[in-house]
Amino acid sequence: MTEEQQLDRRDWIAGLEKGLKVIEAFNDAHPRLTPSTAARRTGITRTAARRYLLTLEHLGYVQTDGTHFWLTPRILRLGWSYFDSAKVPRAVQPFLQRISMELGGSAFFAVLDEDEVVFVARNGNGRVQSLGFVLGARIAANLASAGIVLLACRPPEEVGRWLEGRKFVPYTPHSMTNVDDVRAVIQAARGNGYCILEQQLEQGRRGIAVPVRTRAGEVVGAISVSLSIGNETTQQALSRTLPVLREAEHALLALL
Amino acid sequence: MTEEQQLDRRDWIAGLEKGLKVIEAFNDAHPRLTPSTAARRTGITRTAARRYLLTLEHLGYVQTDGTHFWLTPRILRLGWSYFDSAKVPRAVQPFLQRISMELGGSAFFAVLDEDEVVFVARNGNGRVQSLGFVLGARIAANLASAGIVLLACRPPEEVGRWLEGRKFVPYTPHSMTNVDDVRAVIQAARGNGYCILEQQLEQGRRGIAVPVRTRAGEVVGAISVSLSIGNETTQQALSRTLPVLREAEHALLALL
DNA sequence: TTCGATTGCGCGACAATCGCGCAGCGCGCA
DNA sequence: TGCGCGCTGCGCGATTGTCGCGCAATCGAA
Repeated sequence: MTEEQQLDRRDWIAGLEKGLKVIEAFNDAHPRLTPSTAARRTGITRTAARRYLLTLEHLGYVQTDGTHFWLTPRILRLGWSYFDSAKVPRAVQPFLQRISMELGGSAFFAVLDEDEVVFVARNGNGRVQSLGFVLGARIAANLASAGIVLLACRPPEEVGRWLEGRKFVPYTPHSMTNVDDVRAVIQAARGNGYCILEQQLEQGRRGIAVPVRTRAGEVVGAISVSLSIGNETTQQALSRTLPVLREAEHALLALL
Repeated sequence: MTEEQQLDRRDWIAGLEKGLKVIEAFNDAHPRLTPSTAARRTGITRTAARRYLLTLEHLGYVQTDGTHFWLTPRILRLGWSYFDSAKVPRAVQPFLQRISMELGGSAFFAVLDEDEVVFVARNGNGRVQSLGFVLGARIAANLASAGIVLLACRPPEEVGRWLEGRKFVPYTPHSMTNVDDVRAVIQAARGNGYCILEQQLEQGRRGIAVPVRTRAGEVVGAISVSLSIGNETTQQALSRTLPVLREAEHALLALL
């Protein structure tokens, strides 16, 4: 999104970038990779891809049967380093717990990463979490109330560029696919200081989110709550949930 | 644990190992690193550590204020590659859901990574999850029923070596610290095909675990359930939970 | 069998990575 | 105040680690 200054050329470790690319080349559609397929997916040479896979295998991050390679849970140690070191997600945890208890839904803490919103903390009696909303999950920012409210905190011109020529893949029949609709929602969130989204990601559910700031005014993430719509009106849901979220927002302001 | 053959010398990407080491150098006690501290913690040169941090920053995996560096949620994409590609954790998810509903606790799916047990799937109305039992969490294998039952599936001589000279750090006053106690529990699990552990990790809680195998007999992980002890006896808990776990075990056998 | 695409591996060459060493800076203590 | 320790970024020359070509063997489908 933001274009960093080119590169320092001599302070650049090519091997690290390629290795991480190889790790990220594994996904749902490609749970097992051969050196050739890994090379195609990462854009590096077959010989090189093989070397990286062999190195990862030696380190215990992947396993192999000789030709195919697949990731091992060792990979999770990397993400764990983040959860272990990131203080904000842990600071908000008790607040999420109280929110989900008081409001009867799942509460999340989310941050923005490029054009995706990443859920880094959560608490809730996830009855309907069959798909497993795991930590570290990420979706396009426009599909979650937390994503919208975080976008609303960025400089408007940056968001403008972000919206340019973006394709929105709908998750439900109600998902916004129009740029103008998304822009309007972001502007509303910017004015209100909260965002409410209904049935964008999942049918019959609505999400309400508020930003979380430090005393210095820096936005560090957003708290959101996911509720079953039932036969509660939008207004009813708002007046019931917003005070609770706002209270957490202010309490967090004091200790961040 | 298992010593792999030395190394292929020419198929070895040193930069990748160092980069991953740098990422894992971040943790609770060291949420922010300077080049010097990172160098000390990883055993590489200060100059090199700085290069790796700069590279990671350019890739978006870390951020910096100029001197200190800290991890960004981008790191979670790596662990996500695992969750995305690992089919077994997703296959067991619906079973975990049913188990936790039927038994009224939290259900987990765990695998072994060296001497730790890693929880890679979970489902449960985690009332008491204040500390946040997040996915990817890992603890010493002897502290969780899933860990014991997985150890029991390994070759006995390997487990024997594993136990040699191991230090057990207690989590509760009931945690086993004696090698012989742990060995006995593992042997019992090997004989019974399940493991029950009480108050090893958390006061007032017990865990019961069974291994999960493919039709080929390969052990791919363990299903465990964590229950509040209340005033239920061990026998009562076993006769209530084991049939449910066993049913899941067999159902999974059919589709793995 | 034959074909096409895969695999592992050796090799020579280049450049990417290395760590030393310098100079500047911030901070704590005498 | 001023000394001094430990940190910082950075330039440089050397070497070693990484590159990708090209070969031969292998696999699987037609």
